[in-house]
Amino acid sequence: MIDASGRLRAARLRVTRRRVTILDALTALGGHRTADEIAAAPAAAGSPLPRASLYHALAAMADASILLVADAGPGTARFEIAGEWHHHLVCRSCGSISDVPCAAGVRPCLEANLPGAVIDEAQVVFRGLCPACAAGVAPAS
Amino acid sequence: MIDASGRLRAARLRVTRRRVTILDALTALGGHRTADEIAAAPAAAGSPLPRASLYHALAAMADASILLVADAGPGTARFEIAGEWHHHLVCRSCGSISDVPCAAGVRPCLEANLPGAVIDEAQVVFRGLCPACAAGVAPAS
DNA sequence: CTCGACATTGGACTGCGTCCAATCTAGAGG
DNA sequence: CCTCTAGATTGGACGCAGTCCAATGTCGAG
Repeated sequence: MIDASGRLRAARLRVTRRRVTILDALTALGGHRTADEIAAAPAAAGSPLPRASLYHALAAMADASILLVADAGPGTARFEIAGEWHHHLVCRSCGSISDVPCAAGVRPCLEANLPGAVIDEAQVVFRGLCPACAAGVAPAS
Repeated sequence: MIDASGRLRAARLRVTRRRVTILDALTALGGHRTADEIAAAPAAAGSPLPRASLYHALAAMADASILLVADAGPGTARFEIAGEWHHHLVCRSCGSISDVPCAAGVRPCLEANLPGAVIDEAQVVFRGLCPACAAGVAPAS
């Protein structure tokens, strides 16, 4: 995987310090992260990341498909580095989000039988119990 | 379809005025609605519905599977009457949400190949252009 | 180096959803 | 029909995600 500035350049986005910071932070964290989690690292390192900048940059990068928004039900938005296409399992017990490999591996992996619609992405949200909660007997007590 | 109190009784929930009001409002509106949209009708009719009650009742009914939460990306939660299982198409241009019939028609309609996980629901979020936007040429300009 | 287009920033604001403890009520049992 | 209790409702306020705007800073092309 090429580095942050390379990815930005490839997407024809201007390479700015903020965007590199955000991409690096998200890459380091891995997985699907909330805006706050992404902002935490730079903040701890002494250069707090203004909300407006964060959201603006995230939107621009999501727009360019460098990032994508993980569907996991309503609530806080979660971002992840665009990579292997996959889906998510939201645990009803612990609330954790696990990645679920996609059989097809390409977008869109499913077609909607809606005449006239143009689908470019199909993301599946699985709900149930994650392996850990399914194994450990009583979930919540 | 049986009426609100019947549905509540069938789910072994206590039949209270609030819940009936909410179910009726959502049934009348149809589709996937935000909490505000659900509260609007009773409010206009002179009996405003307190936020806390609304959310509490919605949570209880969603828990009992009388209602379900429609996945349509992060943001405001949308509720709908549990009925025929289906998915959603979120239009990238106009933001509208359309129902997409589910081939299987039963939950869960897809399996996740995640060893050990217990899936009870698989909801697909399609993204792209709704028929209207796909037809009307330029989406946003 | 210069310049224009575009990105960043601060600060405040909107609005969803949650929390808590007091009060009320559905519905079972007598 | 009356009583009783678990569970539902309520009000009010809080926390937090995400947005907006206009001024300023910076990338990168020429």
